[in-house]
Amino acid sequence: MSGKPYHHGDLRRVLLTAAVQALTEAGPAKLSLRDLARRAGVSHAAPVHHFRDKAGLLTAVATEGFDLLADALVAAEGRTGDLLEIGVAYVRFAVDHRAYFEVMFRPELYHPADPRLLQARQHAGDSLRSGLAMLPGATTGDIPRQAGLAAWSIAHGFATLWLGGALPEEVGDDLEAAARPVLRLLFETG
Amino acid sequence: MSGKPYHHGDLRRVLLTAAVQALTEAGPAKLSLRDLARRAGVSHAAPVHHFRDKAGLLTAVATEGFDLLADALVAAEGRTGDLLEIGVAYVRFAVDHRAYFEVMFRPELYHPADPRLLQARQHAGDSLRSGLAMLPGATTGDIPRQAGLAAWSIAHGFATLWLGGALPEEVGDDLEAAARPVLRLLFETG
DNA sequence: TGTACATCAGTGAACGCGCGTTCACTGATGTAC
DNA sequence: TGTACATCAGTGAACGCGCGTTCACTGATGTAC
Repeated sequence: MSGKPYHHGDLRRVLLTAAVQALTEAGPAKLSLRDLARRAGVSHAAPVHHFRDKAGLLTAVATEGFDLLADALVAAEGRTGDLLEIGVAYVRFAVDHRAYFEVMFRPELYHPADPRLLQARQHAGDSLRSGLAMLPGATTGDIPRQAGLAAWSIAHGFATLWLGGALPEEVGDDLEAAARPVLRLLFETG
Repeated sequence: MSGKPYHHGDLRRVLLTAAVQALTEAGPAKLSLRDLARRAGVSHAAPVHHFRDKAGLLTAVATEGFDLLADALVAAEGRTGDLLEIGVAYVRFAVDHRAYFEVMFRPELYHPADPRLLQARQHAGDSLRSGLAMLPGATTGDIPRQAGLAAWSIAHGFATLWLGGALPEEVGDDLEAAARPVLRLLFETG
């Protein structure tokens, strides 16, 4: 009830949320620890206690992002059992969580050898691969591996182009309606 | 023969080359006009006369990048007449000219409405689309358009993942050997 | 239940840095006559 | 061929800014006994 307790209690969480917000607004290039401290209403030196440095904070963002992506892929698989829909979920994740997505695949922004990060990335990778077991010809040999790369590439590429505003106008603004037929060209013939 | 003439004579070109070099070394986030002026051996205010501001310089980089990409795609089409090889050329371009590629698809870095830029981007887009006329079922309807998006997505996605170091180690380090069978899954069944 | 003490999570001042941009200027170039 | 003058492409000093990081500090918390 008192005005401002000396200890925040939840500062790490609040800073991460503020980071996602700031990233959504302005992108990683403009992110600053001082700005996050301001948003959290805390002295500008406080973040150091939770994340050693700026890259440390972005490592936490990327880690959380990979965990969220893994969850989204697992949920899609459980809900639909359809590889195509896992691809759609990937694209959805990228667009709905653009702040996370834009950090996750730019390792130069964070500490890429961080154990928690590696674990989360592995987890997301496993979720993606488990969906590929459904591929019709997924027996042995190199085809499944290549089909996996192809599926990942097409979903990742579509999401990236969409986010960069590179796609032509005719594509429209309904993400899933645009993505599904494109992904289908690969997912149903692989 | 004299030491340093007052006028450089070729500063615009030299600054652009320095920019590509600097981008290759450290990425767009660390690019600074002052650093480029230093590399060019010129006062730090000189770049203003050629590019209004930092975004202006990056607009020029992106424009040149789209022109180079268009050339690469046209060359691949002329050389092989094979859609698959146009895709491979796209991936090659991204990896061999990563500095250009990383700027081109981040419009927040430059002036996206610049006429020269739009023209170059259009040019590159046309080159890509012209290759799609080769697709087996490229007659009418929505399939060609979607096949075009799919082809673009898979090449763009594979290149982006490769550049981000996101692909698993087993993929190896021979770009074309890794990309070709992946692209083939889409390009030969579409 | 009470107390000593280590640890943790904050504060706020200060440091030094590199940056983009502006400004008044100057030297070189090219063009009209 | 010569000259006046506008324009262009540089210089270098100065501005103000926000940043990451460090530092000595302090208040709060939790734990051992």
